[in-house]
Amino acid sequence: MFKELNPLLHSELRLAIISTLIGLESADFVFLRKQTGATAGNLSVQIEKLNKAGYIAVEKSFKGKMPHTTCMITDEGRRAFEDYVDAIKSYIGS
Amino acid sequence: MFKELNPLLHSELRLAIISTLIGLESADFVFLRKQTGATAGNLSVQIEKLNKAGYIAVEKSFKGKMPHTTCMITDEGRRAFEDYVDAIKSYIGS
DNA sequence: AAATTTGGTTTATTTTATAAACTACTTTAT
DNA sequence: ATAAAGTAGTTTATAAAATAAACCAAATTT
Repeated sequence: MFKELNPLLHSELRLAIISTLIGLESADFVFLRKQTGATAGNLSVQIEKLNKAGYIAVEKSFKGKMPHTTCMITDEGRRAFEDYVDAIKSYIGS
Repeated sequence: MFKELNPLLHSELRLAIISTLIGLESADFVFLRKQTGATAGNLSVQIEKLNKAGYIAVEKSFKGKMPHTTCMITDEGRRAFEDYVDAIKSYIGS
């Protein structure tokens, strides 16, 4: 009847991150912050969770002397998102 | 860009409850338990939250001497659900 | 009549989300 | 040159949520 909602994706901010990344080659911390409207702390934590789960790849470098974090969705992340979309539809019936 | 997800509905169990009730005249505790697969305690708590928010109406009676809880979605609940569906679509793009 | 089941509620615990505080460095104004 | 403010984050503390476990009252089964 109702499909299970992957709790890692069933979070407003993490869903927004993945949803943003799915349409893009990659996105950096600042861009994600603007897109999602999240605070830096919250974004940092949620990026870390998605990274740990293998749903996104995170690359930390320096742009000049400033830190720079780039995120990219992985194939696993893409699959998980597709599954989530499928699951949530069992609730909203679309 | 991304619409806000009403936190009261952005909960697997509460969403399942509302989603069930939206298609029905009413449903009782036992039925909701079966549909959602939730534990009684969890269901009890989440029904109470939806009730408090005005999203569902709850009627407690006795069937013989056994307690019997009936739930019905309210107009407010219906509207909130529609808004939620609309909002979640901004993430899943359907 | 003891044990189990039914239909719940209440309370306690764990998990999660979020905010606040902090670090490290850079840029701007004085 | 130095203080103040801004950027790009991370870490830690707190609040809120979900969930499980314990419980209650009545009914049913053994």
